[in-house]
Amino acid sequence: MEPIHRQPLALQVASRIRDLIATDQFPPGTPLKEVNLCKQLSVSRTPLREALKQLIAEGLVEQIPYRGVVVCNPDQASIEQMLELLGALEGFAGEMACLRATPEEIDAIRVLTQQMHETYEKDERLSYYKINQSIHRSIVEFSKNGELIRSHERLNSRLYRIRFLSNRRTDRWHTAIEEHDAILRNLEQREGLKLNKLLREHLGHTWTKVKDVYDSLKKETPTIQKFLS
Amino acid sequence: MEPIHRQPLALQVASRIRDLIATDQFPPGTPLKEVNLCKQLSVSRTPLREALKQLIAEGLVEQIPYRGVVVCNPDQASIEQMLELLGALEGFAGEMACLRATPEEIDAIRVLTQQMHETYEKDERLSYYKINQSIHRSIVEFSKNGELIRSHERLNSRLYRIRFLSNRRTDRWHTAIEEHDAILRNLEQREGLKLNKLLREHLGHTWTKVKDVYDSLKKETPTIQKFLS
DNA sequence: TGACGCAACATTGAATACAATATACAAAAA
DNA sequence: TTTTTGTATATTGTATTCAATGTTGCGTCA
Repeated sequence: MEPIHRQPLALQVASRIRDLIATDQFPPGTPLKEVNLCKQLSVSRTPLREALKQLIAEGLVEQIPYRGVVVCNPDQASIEQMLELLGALEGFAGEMACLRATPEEIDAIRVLTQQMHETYEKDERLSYYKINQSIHRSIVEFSKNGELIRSHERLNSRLYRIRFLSNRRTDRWHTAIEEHDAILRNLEQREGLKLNKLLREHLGHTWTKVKDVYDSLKKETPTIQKFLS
Repeated sequence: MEPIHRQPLALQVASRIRDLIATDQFPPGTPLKEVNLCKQLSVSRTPLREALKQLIAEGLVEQIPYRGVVVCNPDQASIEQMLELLGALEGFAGEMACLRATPEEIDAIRVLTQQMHETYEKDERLSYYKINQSIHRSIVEFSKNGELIRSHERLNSRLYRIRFLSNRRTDRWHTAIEEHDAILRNLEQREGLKLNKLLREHLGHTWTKVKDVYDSLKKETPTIQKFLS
């Protein structure tokens, strides 16, 4: 029988805060003050602090002793490094997926790629973004390496916000679609090395998109507001 | 001026427990009972619990609600996956190091490789193990990608114990030395792709060594003892 | 004799209380 | 007027207390 999975309060709090950061409700620089957050989430300080400890370990927030916890605001260099690593992870995952993915799993990628085309035709940005995420996540899953999957998941969640914001840009959209076609082709033909290279380049291109958006974003928010929480 | 780096109690506790696990003083399966550990480390439960939360996030220990925290005992499949991922990370790091390492940094690897030869001649296992770790860590550092360095560090720490225990074996020692010579050569000649492949294979070979040791280890400890802590 | 239920104990989960540290502001001295 | 210093306040770090939950063992009943 499948055991019942319990959710200690700290875990629930952690994933709630994770969402709040990903959806930009807690933008970078937001100070996470314990007592205020306690009241807002209706929990006491202990589980909240344990949740924050987890987020610190994940690199989503940073802590300065006796000064509190703030949402990380990674600089350009960090983002570039994170995307570089993400590319390496996905590239390797793709290579393994070529060895280990079942035909049914590859079918699933084919379906998703088709759906991606449709969102492109209809100009549905949000759907496009989500399908894109699905495809990448699926490829990583098909590597059948749990450690790899978890590492990718963690890193990806840290990049979620900035990638989402950079989804506004449309200039590289068509190229991205073509790249996804190539990714699918190489997965179908189980060309591991080529797929690896392709995925790394694909993520590399993401960086050029993100870079511009990052710059313009900084101008939009010249001063860091003092938030309530 | 260099700021003073404070170490909250939870962080100190975390690294202490990390060491205890790595050095096998807390072998896999050891239940980490809060009250006992508190007494042993002379801290109260709160910072201890926060430390444990970190270790959980790192994957070094696992928690079952209302049942406590125990030292992880990864099975063969997990270890294989971890080594596979470690190989991918180091391989990619090597590739980047070929692009970014300074000549002085490559010199450092050369010196370490030479020292490794000496420990081999003198049959000094412990020194060999540490130098080996240094070389791999250095290569990763020379990738100049902080995220990659941290990911590698975390994963490596989880494998520290099992790799240390498998260091007893001597049969693949000579081959490992030769591989390190090849690694150095390809780094010197900045042959990124070849170095990537080499490092991945090198870690792949580690798995065959670890595998045997893992099996014999299981026979040595048939039942999981109930420890004090 | 075996199974069920109840109760006592052990252990973790959560909340609160107290201590240590940092920041901000005001008052005093140069 | 400016700088410095002391004090009040806010915030985090740590300890302790209370509650919830799981486990074990014994006794009773079929």
